[in-house]
Amino acid sequence: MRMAELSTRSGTPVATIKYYQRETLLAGGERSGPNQALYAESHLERIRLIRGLTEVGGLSVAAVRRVLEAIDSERSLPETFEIAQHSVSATIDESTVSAEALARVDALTAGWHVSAANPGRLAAARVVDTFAEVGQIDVRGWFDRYAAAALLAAEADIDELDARVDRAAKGETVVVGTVLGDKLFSGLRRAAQEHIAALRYGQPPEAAPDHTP
Amino acid sequence: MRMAELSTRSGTPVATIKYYQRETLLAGGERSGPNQALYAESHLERIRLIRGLTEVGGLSVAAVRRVLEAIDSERSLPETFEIAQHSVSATIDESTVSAEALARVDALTAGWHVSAANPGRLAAARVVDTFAEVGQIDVRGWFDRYAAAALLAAEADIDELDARVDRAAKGETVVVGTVLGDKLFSGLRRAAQEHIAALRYGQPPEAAPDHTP
DNA sequence: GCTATCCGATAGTGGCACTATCCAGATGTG
DNA sequence: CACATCTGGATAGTGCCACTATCGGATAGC
Repeated sequence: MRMAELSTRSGTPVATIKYYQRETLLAGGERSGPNQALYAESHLERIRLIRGLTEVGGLSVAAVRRVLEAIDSERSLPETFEIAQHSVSATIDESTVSAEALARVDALTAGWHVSAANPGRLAAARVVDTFAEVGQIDVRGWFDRYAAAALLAAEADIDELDARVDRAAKGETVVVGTVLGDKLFSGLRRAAQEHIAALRYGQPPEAAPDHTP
Repeated sequence: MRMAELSTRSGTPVATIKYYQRETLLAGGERSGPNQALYAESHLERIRLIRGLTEVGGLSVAAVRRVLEAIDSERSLPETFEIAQHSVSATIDESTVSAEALARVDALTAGWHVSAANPGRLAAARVVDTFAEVGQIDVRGWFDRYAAAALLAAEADIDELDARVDRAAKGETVVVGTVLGDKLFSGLRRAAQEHIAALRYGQPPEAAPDHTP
């Protein structure tokens, strides 16, 4: 297909597609002349992936470039995981989190095999610090229960990964799962919050859910 | 205290504090002259809250303004929840998600009391759509297991909320918990991913966790 | 008195993700 | 074949956002 079709089928402006090419997120088409090129179905899929990662996943163009490179290269799964994890979360310098918060997180994840450089470990410690800084205290094991929930999700992640066969599919699942998993969870948590709140102090729980406005 | 102390103690540049005042995130100090003002401890706490929400929570200044207004006003808890939820997630038009994805999410949350307008419901549906668009399929109940994890987290959220006594504290807990909860979970999930991956195909599980690089 | 600091207003900066324009050459349509 | 339309590549511009810098006139504190 040519540029115009790629644009309409992906729902992305031509100028934006050209921008992605300049940013090396998207390869050029197969050249059929000095100023002509043809694009394959794979280009369309790649654009959809890029837009999913940016619009829904909230990744920056630079982060998308990193994870795409990880998918395309013949990296091992743990390496791909590491790249995906680093790309979704802002890099946190260990010096910016308190030793107490780090110790708290390490206690939460006691028994887990987590390296010191795991970006999630630092991100969680950062949250623990912030929680304290704004005067909140963990009175009912909020942290611990989140750790339990996270373990559940991570098991689901790896099970899903095991269902993929070839390496390219695994790489893409790692990236997509890491990026979209956060969003899926936060969405479902908001729904669950409304549910639990309604159960405890809101409308009577026997009221049927209303999905038609 | 005066502006200089407010700046040093909060670790925020004077120009930025003035910017927050212009943006009505922070009230002016108590005036002691035509061009002098004194700031209280509450101003310092407010700045810490603002920076926690922006730097760690990733909220925009506009979103911070909305949630602070919700905390300060005498709104009911469900209303505060709604504002906090809308502020953390980008508004999604129902027309941009497919009916199938919406039905899938409603099936995941069957039995929950969730209103049609819940932003999390739409956000989750958006993720389900994107997952399909990039060619991924949910083979091992990934969605369902995330719903279970979300329910666990939401229960922890509401329990934590119940531990607060006065309304102002509850409001702040709603906001902080909603905003930081997402980040805490995503951090812990990354740690858990490394753990489970190591357990399944990585280093031997008997290797002790290494927290000293 | 003198220097450092203050408030408030206004303008400027840098990063980011596009978006628009231009050009010479290619294509397709009647 | 005429001619409007489209193409790839290069370059410049836009809009938004979260600050950041500067200025002028006034005050604080020694």
